[in-house]
Amino acid sequence: MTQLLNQDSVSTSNVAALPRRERDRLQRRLDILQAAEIVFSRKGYHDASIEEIARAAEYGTGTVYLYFKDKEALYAELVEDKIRGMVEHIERAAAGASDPIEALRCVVRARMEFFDRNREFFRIYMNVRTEMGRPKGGKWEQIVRLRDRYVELITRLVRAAQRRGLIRKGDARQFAVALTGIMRQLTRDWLRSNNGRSLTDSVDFVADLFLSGALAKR
Amino acid sequence: MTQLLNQDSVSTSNVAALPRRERDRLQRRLDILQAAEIVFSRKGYHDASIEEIARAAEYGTGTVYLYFKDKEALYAELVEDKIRGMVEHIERAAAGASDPIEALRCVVRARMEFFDRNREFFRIYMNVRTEMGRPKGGKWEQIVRLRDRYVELITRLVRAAQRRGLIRKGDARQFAVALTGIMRQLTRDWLRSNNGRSLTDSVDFVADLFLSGALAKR
Amino acid sequence: MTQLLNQDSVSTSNVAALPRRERDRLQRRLDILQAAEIVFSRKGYHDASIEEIARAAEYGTGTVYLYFKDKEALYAELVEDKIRGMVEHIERAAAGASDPIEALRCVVRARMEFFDRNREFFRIYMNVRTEMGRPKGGKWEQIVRLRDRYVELITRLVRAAQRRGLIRKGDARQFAVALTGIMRQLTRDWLRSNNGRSLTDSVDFVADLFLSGALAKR
Amino acid sequence: MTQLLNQDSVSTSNVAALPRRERDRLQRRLDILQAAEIVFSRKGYHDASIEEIARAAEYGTGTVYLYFKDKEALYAELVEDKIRGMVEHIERAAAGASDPIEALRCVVRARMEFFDRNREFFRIYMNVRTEMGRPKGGKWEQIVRLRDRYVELITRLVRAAQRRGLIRKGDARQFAVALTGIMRQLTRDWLRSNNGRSLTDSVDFVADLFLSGALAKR
DNA sequence: TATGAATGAGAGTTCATTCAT
DNA sequence: CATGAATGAACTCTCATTCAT
Repeated sequence: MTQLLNQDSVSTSNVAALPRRERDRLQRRLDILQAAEIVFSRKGYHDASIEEIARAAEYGTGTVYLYFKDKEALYAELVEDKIRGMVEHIERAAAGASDPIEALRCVVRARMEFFDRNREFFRIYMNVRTEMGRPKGGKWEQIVRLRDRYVELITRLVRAAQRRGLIRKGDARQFAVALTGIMRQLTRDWLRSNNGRSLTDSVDFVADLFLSGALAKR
Repeated sequence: MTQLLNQDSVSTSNVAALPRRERDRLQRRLDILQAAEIVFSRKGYHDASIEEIARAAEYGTGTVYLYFKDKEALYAELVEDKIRGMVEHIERAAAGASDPIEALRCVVRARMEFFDRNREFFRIYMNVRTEMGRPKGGKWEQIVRLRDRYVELITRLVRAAQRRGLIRKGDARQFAVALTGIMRQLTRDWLRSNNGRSLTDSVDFVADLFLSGALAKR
Repeated sequence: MTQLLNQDSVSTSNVAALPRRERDRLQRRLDILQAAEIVFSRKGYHDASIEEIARAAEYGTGTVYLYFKDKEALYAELVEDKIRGMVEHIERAAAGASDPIEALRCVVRARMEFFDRNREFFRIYMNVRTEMGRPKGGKWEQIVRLRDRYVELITRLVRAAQRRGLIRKGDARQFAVALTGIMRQLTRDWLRSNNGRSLTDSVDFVADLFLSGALAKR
Repeated sequence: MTQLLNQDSVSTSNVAALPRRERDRLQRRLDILQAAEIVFSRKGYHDASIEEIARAAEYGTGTVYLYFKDKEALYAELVEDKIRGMVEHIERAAAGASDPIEALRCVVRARMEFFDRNREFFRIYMNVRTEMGRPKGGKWEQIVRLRDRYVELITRLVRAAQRRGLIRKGDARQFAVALTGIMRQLTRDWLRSNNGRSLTDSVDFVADLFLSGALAKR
């Protein structure tokens, strides 16, 4: 419960190398973000109160507003951090692969691992869009861009595989979207069922289904 | 914007055959549900106010409460109606097919058609789970059961196809979940992109991907 | 439970002798008053709704407004009727007595009897003053006048007794007020304790205490 | 209008001796209670709005809810404070007396003094029971217990006097109830008449009537 | 005349946000 | 900087009253 913003989150990195003032400031931001993650995860956006988040982070209510413009900005920041963490985790995983098909398998594995490790964050991620009325600042665009980066990574891999004749012709992006859909729905189902299994166990199922389809081998 | 609750909604049926009193009552319920659909679609559950819904339906605020216990009940009713409409539409479509594979294609087609016709409802459907803190009444269980009926229909078709050797072995339910995921994500993408194309155009893509996979024919 | 507005209520009398239209009208008024008594008794002024009263009287909501200007007027009418019933009951009782002391005993007995028979009405009577924000019409003055009539009856009896040397000198009205206070508080206590005893059992206690005081005979 | 919650209220005591934080908090509570007393006294429970009370206390609406759970709790607190103030005032008065009869006179005097000083509170006190639908918390029981303490004090005094042969035999509690009834009704009358006289002037009348009765000395 | 569906003003309550300390 | 008490706009929901039928 305490370590929800772990290595997958980017904000933490390099904090140590900054001047003290700056470092303290970032640390407090992080404290609040971590508390926010826990509270938002438990209650959802609307039912979480700033007061509760501040209390969970062991700060005063007003302090939150020194680091985040408003509730929405805090939420958006949190979501952005998380998604960035996921995307970078996936990108790192893909970078190590030698061919597009293997890379796709790595992406699936990395994606599933990330959710395995961030189960609590799941509800936030799955409901980003409607929980609030579109953050006013540019934050929303940033988040969308991050998501796109993820889809585009897959799209590029699909395209590369298509060039090598490993994936049949067709709209590469559509393939990518479909693949993310499979993962997403399995994740959703996994979260709901609440049984002990790990999401990572489904990696092969996902990759096989995506690559070979459901058709029986004749 | 006006025809959101169309033939896909079950409540509308047979209204004409009832005694006048009852018919009027149902009509007003429907007016309010339609207005609610529009407003909830635009603003989400929390940001929609009863006042605004009433106004949109051209009724007074209090009138809404003559037909629905509270905001939550109105929302739940709306969601249930819609999902029931979808599930029944899909079940009808599947019933007409002669073999499981064709049935699956019919299901995909019916599903996509439904979303094509209910674009505005999309956001509600996609975010049913977290918008509110679980309706107290049994409504929620009903909604979950409806969703399950849909997944189970597909699961049964997959299983039937497996028995005939048309789909390879494996957890039938997992196949079903994956298929819904593909559709869902394409729908999501379609909604976002906002281009003129119809979701129904993706039917073959979905079915082919699901059945044959993305692998290039050797 | 059904016969709360019984012989103690004056409205009922002579209904039979009127032209039909007028008689029907009075009958409906009475129906509503009886229903109102039950509902107000059970719920108090604020928590009783016109809808519920109408329903209890087996009329439509709107019908109530054909007979009473508003909720307040209905309540005031009811209270007035009841108090008038009590006052007249008491006056009749006093009229039969041959001397002031006996008359006072009769008054006490009649008063207690009335409450015994109208237990349900008690809460209304005891809280007339503050349950609503002073009826605008002259109704309030009428009610106050009725109450005064009751106090003045006792005052006159006290004064008569004083003239005959049966009651010591002093402000007759103050004696009267004190006597009503004794009765009222015993009634209050009786209602609260809810034991089977009858209020009428206290008649002698009240009269003796009032007349002879609590002092032990030397 | 300003000094309604005076020395008779217990909450006020010792405020000065507390740490500043706590003291401020109590002070604000008191501000609100005082405003509530005025507004409730003028309008009764239902017609008084939190908004109006807050405004009268020169606070924002929400502030009231920082100090009281809800309207009911505010009202109950106020009533309890007041009644506790009265009961303790009376108990102190009784403690100083040397014999039961004198103690009863002291009780009557203290009781009348309290009402003289808290005229505005009168309507609240007189209508505690029905104004609201029974506070949920244990508050109501506390209030009832306070009232009982008051009646029981008198009952004990009556009993003591009976043992000494100063009051004749009989249900001591009934005597006590009767005595409170006399005071209560005189108070009621005094409030209504609105003449300049003081309630305390009636102390002897009450005590004499209760002890010696109204009967003329033969 | 009787009805009861519709109304909307107004209530209690919450909570994101501010700001004096 | 950090605080958390104070704020008040905005919400949901109720119900006395009206009025078309």
